[in-house]
Amino acid sequence: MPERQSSRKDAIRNREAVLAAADALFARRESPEDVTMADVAAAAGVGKGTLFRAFGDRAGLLRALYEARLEPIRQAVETGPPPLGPATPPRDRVPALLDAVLCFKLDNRRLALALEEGGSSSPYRAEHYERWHGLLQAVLEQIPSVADSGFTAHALLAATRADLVEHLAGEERISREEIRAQFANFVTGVLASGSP
Amino acid sequence: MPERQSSRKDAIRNREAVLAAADALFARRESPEDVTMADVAAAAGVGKGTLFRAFGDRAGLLRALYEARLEPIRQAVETGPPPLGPATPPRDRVPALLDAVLCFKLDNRRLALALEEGGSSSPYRAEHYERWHGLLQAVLEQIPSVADSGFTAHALLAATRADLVEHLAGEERISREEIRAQFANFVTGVLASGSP
DNA sequence: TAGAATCCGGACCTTGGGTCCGTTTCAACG
DNA sequence: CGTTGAAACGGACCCAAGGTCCGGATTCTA
Repeated sequence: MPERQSSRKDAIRNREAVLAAADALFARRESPEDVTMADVAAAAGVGKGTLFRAFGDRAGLLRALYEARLEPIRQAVETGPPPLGPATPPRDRVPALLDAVLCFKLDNRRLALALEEGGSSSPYRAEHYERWHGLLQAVLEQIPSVADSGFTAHALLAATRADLVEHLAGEERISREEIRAQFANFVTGVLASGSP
Repeated sequence: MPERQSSRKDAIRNREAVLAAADALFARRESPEDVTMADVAAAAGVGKGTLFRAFGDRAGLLRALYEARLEPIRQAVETGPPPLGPATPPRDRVPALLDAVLCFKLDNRRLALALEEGGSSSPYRAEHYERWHGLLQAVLEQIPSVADSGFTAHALLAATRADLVEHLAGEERISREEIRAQFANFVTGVLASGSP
C-alpha cells in the first residue's frame, strides 16, 4: 500500500492537483458514486496510474481528503480551548464533541457519504472512527450516571451517520439548525438519564 | 421493474429455488459482497436472465429475501399479543420493538449488511425502514416526556445499524445477550429522560 | 552532463451487474 | 391430444469502473 512521501516536486504537485480536483468533483456532483477515478484523473490533468500510485485505491483517496478536512477539528479537540478542548468538563464536552461531528458531516455530506458507505469494509474499521469512539468513550467514562460508555459512544455516533444526516437534510428538508437542536436535545437526554 | 406474479409453475419453482439458494449462500459466505449474482444463479441451477427477470436487480433480490425473513416479526407487531402487538402500553412497547429489530439484525447479520450497505441508494429510502420509523415515531409520540419523536426514532434505529451490530458481535466479540442488555439500557435512558 | 532512480500516463485487464434474443416450456383451446 | 401463441429460459454478450503495467519522460545526484 504505497502511501509514503515523495521528494520529487512533480509527484508532490500532482498529489495536490488530485486532491483539489477530487474535492471539487465531490462537491459538485450529486452523488459520490458518479465520481469515477477516471473523472478525478482527468480533472486533475493526470493519468490514472499516477492517481493510484499516490493513493493506493479509491478508499485511500477518500481517506486522504477526509483526514485533510478533519485536521482543524482534530486540532481543536486535542489541544484547543473549551468547549472542544481537553480542559472542558465532561458533561459539557460530550455535547460539544458530538455537535462538532454533526456539523462536520453537514458540511461534508458528499465526502462523508462516499467514505462511510462506498467502502467495501465497514466504517467501524476506519481509524478515524476508532479515534472518535475512543475519545468519546473516555469522556463518557467520567460521567458517573452513564453506564456502558463503549456502547453509548457507538450509539451516539450512529446518530451522526452520513446517510442519516443526508436523509434528514436532503429528503426531510430539515434545516441545519433544527437538526443540531434535535440532536443536542437527544444527547442531553442520554446524559441526564438516571441522575438528578 | 418486473415484480409481478406469474402463474407458470416453472417460474414459481425457479423463484423459490433462487430465494433458497441465495439464502444459503449469504449464510455460508463470509462477506455479502462476495456472493455474486452469477453465484446465486449457478447455485439455483438457473440462468442469470431468469434471476434478473424475477427480481429486477440485485437490490430486488435482497429486498425479497429480507421481507420474507421479516414477515413473522411484522405479523407479531401488527396483530400480535404484547409486548410487540398494538395493545402494549407505549413505554413497554418501544423497548420491545427495538429489541425485536436488534435481534433480527443479529440473526440476519449478513443479509442485513448486504441490504443496508451494498445498496446504491441510502437505506433510509427503503420502505421497510419507513415502516419501522413510522411505527416507532407514532409510539414515541404517545410518551409525553419524549420530544422530537421523529428524530428520536431515527437515532434509536441508527443504533441497530447492521454494520454496527456486525462490528459489536464480530469484531468486539460482545455476546448477543450483552449487546441486547446494553442497548435495552440505552433505550431505557432515552425514554426516562425528563420524567420522574 | 551522464546515469540512475523515480515518476508519468494511458492502453489494457478483470470483475461483476445487467441485457438480448434464439430456443424451450407452459397452458389454453380446438 | 395436437396446435399455437405467449411467456419464461439461459448463457453469450455488453459495459462501466476499479486497478495494473511498462515504455518513455522527468528529476535528482555525482
